[in-house]
Amino acid sequence: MSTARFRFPKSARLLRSAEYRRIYDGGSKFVGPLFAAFYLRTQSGDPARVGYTTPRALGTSVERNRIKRRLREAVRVALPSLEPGWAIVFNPRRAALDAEFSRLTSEVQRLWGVLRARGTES
RNA sequence: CCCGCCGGACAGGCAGCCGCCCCGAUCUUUACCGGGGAGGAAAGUCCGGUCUCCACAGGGUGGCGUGCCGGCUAACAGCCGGGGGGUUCCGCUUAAAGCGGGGCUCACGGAAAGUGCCACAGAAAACAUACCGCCUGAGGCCUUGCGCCUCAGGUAAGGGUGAAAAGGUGCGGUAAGAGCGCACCGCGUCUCGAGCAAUCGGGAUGGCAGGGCAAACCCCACGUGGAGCAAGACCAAAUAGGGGACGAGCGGUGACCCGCCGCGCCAUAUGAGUCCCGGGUAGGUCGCUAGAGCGCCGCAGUAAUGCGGCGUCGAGAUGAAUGGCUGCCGCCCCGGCCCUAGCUGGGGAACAGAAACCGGCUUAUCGUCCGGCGGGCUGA
RNA sequence: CGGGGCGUGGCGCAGCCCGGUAGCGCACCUGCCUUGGGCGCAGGGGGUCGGAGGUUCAAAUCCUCUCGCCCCGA
Repeated sequence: MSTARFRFPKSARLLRSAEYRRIYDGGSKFVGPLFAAFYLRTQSGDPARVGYTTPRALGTSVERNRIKRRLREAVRVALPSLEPGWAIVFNPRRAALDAEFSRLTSEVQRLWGVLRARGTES
């Protein structure tokens, strides 16, 4: 397995407030115990793009950063098995702060499964 | 050795794999290599500055801030040193006071510039006051006494109220009293000495002016323009406006009618299209990290701090990097193996994340170590 | 980065400016009324005034620090 498949450059991230707005308005919602996720099918040629939002209600800046970094690492490892063309925004819950890392990755895989099912029916 | 208070330092270390942000080299297509990557509080945003833009002749007033004295500093509400007050401890001494030393602590200018407030209680709460008392005199009453009642006056010793009642203690004095007189203490004024000063010490003198609150209004002295890196500078789409230039199609009409083609004419309304100019949004670039910098040494100073020399470069993001998973060693706690040493099993490691940059303050913080002060126990 | 507001019985609020008694409504408890309940009437209990320190004789109130929540502007 090539190391390049595990990278997580800026081209794979959402960097504009307008992009978040579009996904919230036109996307669908996935709900899990550790996070909620909004996803939207974009141009199928584009690479998959991911964003995270950690509002103040989640805790202090240290806790918010920790939640985002753990979730980002879980997504990074799972990124090669995600089909291109999806844009996803994660809304983590406070439970993601000290949940087992393996639970985070399995939750991400569960979301990937939902996306694969939606991709084949459309 | 243990406990408490105060001050200071540190904030586990070394590797492996996979990632993220910035810089540089190779390459210029993927990629790959090297270097760097959170804190003592980065926090709260309570102060002060650097920097940027706006405003601005000078002065005054107002507002706001500061407030014992001296020093440090770019500046400060910070720091250092000193003075004074409060509180506590130790030693000496005493009738009580007092003297000396140490710790902690204080928003510590002015109450004889003016205004205001001081509940309840109390006679009276601020140009003081006579309620109960005490004393003197006059009158009256009888149960004749160190008596009682009334009136006139003297009095701040005593009682009582209060947070606070016009110096305190003692002696003298007096009808009873009173700084009325005296001694000591306190206070005011004058003066001498020490100190840059706050202030301290001594002497003379006045029988004593005067309640508290200015974190009530206020007065005095000093300081103070406003906003903030989303400051500010530059580049600049798409769309819709603004200014200007070029510009001619469509349309209408006419030669018998209709269709098509061509041509002529008409007038200015609509005004396509192209180009230029200007403002400016999205977006981008700069500001943006070498600075009152950090480390060591020397000198000056009680210290804060300053000066000099040498060395060194240690984040710069913008949906916002500094992470994930492991191993070994070290630290702390609990348990086991014969006590110690040692071995071994399990658990724990805080508060917290840069956003232009510095100097402070305040708050949060598992523990370990160092220094100072105080207390307790034990041993020599 | 800058500015503003609010924490007072279980709930919603006065009192704070100008310091001395913490009050109002709903809710709660007891009694009366009623066959019983509700309504009504009478009486009653309950508050570290977000926390700490200070000023003062005295602090919910004044001052300083601090915690939490909410709302604006660029």
